[in-house]
Amino acid sequence: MATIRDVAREAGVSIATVSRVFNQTALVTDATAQHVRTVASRLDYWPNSAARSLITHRTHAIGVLLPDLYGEFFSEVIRGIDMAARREKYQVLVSSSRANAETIVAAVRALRGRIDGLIVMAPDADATAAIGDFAARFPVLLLNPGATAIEVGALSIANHEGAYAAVRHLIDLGHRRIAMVMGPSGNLDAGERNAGYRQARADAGIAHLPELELAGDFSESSGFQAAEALMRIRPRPTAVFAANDYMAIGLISALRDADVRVPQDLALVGFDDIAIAQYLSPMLTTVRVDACELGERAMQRLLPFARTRRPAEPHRETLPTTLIVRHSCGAQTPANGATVGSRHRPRGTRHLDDRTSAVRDGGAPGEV
Amino acid sequence: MATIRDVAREAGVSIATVSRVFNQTALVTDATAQHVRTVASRLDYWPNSAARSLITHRTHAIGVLLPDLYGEFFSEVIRGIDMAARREKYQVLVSSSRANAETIVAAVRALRGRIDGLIVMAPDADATAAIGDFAARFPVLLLNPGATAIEVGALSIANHEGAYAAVRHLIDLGHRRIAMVMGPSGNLDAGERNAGYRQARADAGIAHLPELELAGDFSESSGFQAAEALMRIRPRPTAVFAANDYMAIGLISALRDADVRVPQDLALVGFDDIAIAQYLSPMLTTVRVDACELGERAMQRLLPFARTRRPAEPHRETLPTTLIVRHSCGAQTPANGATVGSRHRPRGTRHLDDRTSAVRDGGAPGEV
DNA sequence: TTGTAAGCGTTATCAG
DNA sequence: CTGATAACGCTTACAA
Repeated sequence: MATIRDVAREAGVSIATVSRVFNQTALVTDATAQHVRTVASRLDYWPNSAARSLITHRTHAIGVLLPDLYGEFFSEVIRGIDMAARREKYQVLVSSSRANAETIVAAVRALRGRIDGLIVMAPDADATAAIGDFAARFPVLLLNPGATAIEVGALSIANHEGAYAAVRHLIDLGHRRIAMVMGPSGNLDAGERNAGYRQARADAGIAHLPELELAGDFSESSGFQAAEALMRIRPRPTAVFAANDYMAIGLISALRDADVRVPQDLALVGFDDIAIAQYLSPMLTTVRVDACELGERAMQRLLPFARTRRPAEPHRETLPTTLIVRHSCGAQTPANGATVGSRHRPRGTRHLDDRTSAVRDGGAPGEV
Repeated sequence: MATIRDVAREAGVSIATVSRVFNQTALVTDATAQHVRTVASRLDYWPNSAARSLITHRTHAIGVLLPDLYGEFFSEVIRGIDMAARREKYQVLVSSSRANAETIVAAVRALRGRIDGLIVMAPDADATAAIGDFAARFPVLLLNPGATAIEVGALSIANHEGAYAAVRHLIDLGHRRIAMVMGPSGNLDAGERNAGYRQARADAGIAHLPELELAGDFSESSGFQAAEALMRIRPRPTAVFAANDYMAIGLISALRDADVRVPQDLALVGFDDIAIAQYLSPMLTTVRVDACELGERAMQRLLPFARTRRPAEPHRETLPTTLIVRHSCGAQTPANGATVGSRHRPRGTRHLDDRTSAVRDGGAPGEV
């Protein structure tokens, strides 16, 4: 591997000049610059990043710390992060850890010195706390940290608003006995979605009924199991809000087995709008979260701080969600909506003021 | 940030000794070692990885180059890679690129000097070729490179065998007019799955019919569209093999809209066994690929070479696939298989000799 | 506009 | 077993 010295010697200049050419710093004659570049590419020279970062204290890499929970949501977030990183010529170092504080701290330590900034997806409350003091002296951006007191840069999803819109939609359709399948306890997104559910009930004057809140952990199988619990409730709920789409899928599957028709016997709304939501039967009404954009935005927010390696401002930002009305909620019947054209994924209109808007997907005749 | 000098001074030893303690190299008295460690942790010292890799020429990082196509399969592979990396204390640098040779070379260049080894998921043929000469002088492991002539370390999936088993299964159920929804042209996995399909037909004495091979690109929507083409074929096929599960989902959705019953009117088999395959209606018969294990194994294979930074041996290895028989193929009727217990995901028995085995999922009464 | 030279924080090679 | 000291490949004052 050629070094800066080889290039300098071969080009008949000093190593400082070569360095300048590769950093487009200081004034260098176009002629010499061109010459140096030619020699460099002939020698297949590329600056050694270790040597460079040893002196500049910059790595041009961003760390991404994920929970070991995976799935479409996370992979979309990474995709967004990667897209933004590539645009800005930054590398992405991914690392997963269990959500507990201990492993998070260990993961952060392992990343130390290798990154200029860190994006942490910490869906648990204690994980957020664990990262706190680190964030005070290093550029860190938290994804979905909930409403904790710690002062950190953060980006979250309008979970509360999204859930509120979903449940409100069910209420508007005439439902009163509306159950909810919860996410993992301790998970902040899940908690906020539950709060939105409760708020919507309260605002409609529907009493809080703890027995309508069924356990779940965001997995298909937990949705499947929740359906069994659901069917034992008397009087049986007429609608259910699942804290994510995967559980909604499990629910649909179990309900079908039990000959409970969706939406006729039980209306259903999910959360996330994963890619296959529109291919389910019935097509799933859900709250769209643009996970890819979340990742991109996180990178955008973090980069200015990463470049200067100063702690990120403790500013919080919330990404809007969109209620996507399909068939599982009963607002539209499968009969009039099943066309090929209805399978596209409209991006919907984003209203940044009210953080949850609604679009109708696949319903209106001629909408194709 | 404390440096090795600070620790040395504070501990009253030389920097060489501190270095030795942190590399558990050479003999150091337990007493001094202990003392140094204490001082180091008090100063919150951690070796600077840039300085370290500048002299050792090791980064303790592995690069992962992905196609920009994402989805459950890729995220599972990354998860496997990450698990193995964490075990071995290696970092993972992910980077995506379009599959074409040009962007791949650019991505590799950007990674140069930052990694000790590279895992490339290059589902396209020309991408594989692009990586060839780089692999001759650097530890590279290709995932699913197809049967190209280049001598590289590679890990692939038993695509041919899996597809063969799927189609053979349909033939054994009495089907003769079996269509296939293809993957993207140029995609090597897709090509091998098609070859398996053709081979199974040929071995059963069924003539090759080009019109039964429908275009697709691995997306749900392409499966949806393929269904329309499928239904125009006369005489209509009685079974269809989809090159992946996402397309199978699109197919199911379109067929339901057209009132074509699966499996009664049309039997269906997919490929990949994504998590929700067992929650579809009907439950999807498919060929399981353990994407997570693929990632883990890739890391295992690559690491010995990464440690020495010598090019990987041009050894090829194929991971077995398993036919998972559920309802969409018609071998089992939904009536007798729909129990809660059937929703677990049995790992199946792996027969390493014949690279595709079969398991029955959710059928046998009492299997729960 | 270009060159010289002093580090950056380690590890590795020798002596002791 | 421990300590000097020379690299590693680069950036960046400071000089010319």
